[in-house]
Amino acid sequence: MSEHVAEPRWRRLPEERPKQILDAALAVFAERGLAAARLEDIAKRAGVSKGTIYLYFANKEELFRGVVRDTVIAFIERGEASFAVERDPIRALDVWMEGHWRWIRSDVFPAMHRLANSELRDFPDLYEFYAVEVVGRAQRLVCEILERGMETGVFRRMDALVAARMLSALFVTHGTWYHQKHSFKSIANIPDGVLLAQIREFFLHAMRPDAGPSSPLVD
Amino acid sequence: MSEHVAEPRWRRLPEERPKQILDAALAVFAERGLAAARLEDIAKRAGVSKGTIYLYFANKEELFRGVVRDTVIAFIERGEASFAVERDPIRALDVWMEGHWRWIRSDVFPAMHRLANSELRDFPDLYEFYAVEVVGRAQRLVCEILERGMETGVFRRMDALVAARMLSALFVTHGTWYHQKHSFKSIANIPDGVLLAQIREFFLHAMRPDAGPSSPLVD
DNA sequence: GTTAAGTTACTGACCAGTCATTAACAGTCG
DNA sequence: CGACTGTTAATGACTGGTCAGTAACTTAAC
Repeated sequence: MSEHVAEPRWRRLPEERPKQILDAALAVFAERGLAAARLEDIAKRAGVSKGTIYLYFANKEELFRGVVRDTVIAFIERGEASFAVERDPIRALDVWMEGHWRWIRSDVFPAMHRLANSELRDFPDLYEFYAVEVVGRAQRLVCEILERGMETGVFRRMDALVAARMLSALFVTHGTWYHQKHSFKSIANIPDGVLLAQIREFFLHAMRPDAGPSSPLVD
Repeated sequence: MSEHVAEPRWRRLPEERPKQILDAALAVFAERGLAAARLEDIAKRAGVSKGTIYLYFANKEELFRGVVRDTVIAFIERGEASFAVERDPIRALDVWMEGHWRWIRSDVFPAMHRLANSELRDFPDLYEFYAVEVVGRAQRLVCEILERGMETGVFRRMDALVAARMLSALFVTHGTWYHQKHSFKSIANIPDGVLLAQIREFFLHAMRPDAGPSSPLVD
């Protein structure tokens, strides 16, 4: 009566392992941080044994590097495309904000941000990669949009890089607060959409042209 | 020829120990984080042995709580006084910004902020303490200044709490970037004063009244 | 039967927390 | 004043638990 050929106790899946492990590792790193993350836990979550991790990653640090690269690169490649075509600066900015807000609210952002602000300092190369490729790149993109808007007169003239930095700052901090609603009571009851709208409204106010001929949309 | 009564190998200083230990602990926690900080290192830095720490603090966690409370409370008590008297809203805001910028640039801020964003999540009570007593309190203060300014017409009318949150966001993010200049190249060459001036200018632009009778200072 | 994927039991390093011991200081008395 | 004593601050060797990394063994798959 016994099912004589039972399921094999495990399978060989060399193609899929790296991704399984990276996903599990991101989750555990996100929730515990680098130092406190146990390879046992990552292994369990990935559905493999600890030893298996070492078949694909030389050590914990390399695994961590893998996670960061994987996550960040995935994020970068996802963005950038959609709003580049949009010509109207304000609409382009809106598209960018929407996308960025989605990223900020994703559960990957707080993990990356937390890591960047604490443990990434022990990995100067990774940190610089993050600063240049994620933060810097986003700021340069916004910069271009803003410069277009200054040309057409919908934004006041100012150092576009500074403005981009300000916008970035508003997003980042609100993002971290958003993910800590339970402690930041002043944010807890505000619906997502409203929070984004507040940032948008504030930023556009700061960027609106000085009094003068009320600039109409161009084109 | 021997100096027969040499220095004693150690001294009894029960009054001074707690502060020595807290100072050393702050330094080590700041540089390594909670989990990675070794009590040995804290002891060495404080000039005592590991066992001594346990005479004054029940365990590592209590020591950590001590550091947070000590640091944060010291910060809170330092502020608040000076600009409360200043009646002119813009000048009051300037005073507040100066003070806050000094705090942001101090070497305690990045430590506290880093801890708050990573390890403090394991201490809900401490985290809430930080959110309410530091961030919340600062925002409420700014809020009052802004409301005064809206009354007198130097600021446009809007939800003052939202505006305070925006200002806070600008400061916090710029603060963390400031302390990571080496990676954020776009900030590296900007003198402190200019950075603060940029934030100030941007915020005041966002808050300036809508076009209309250009509001003169009142009183 | 061979190979490569995967497992598991182990080891060595690290470190929070303990405790038996030591030394500084105060007080007391000859 | 100097010896003697009690008290308690302070020390540091040690313990026990945790966990990254290893290596000898097992099993899937062809």
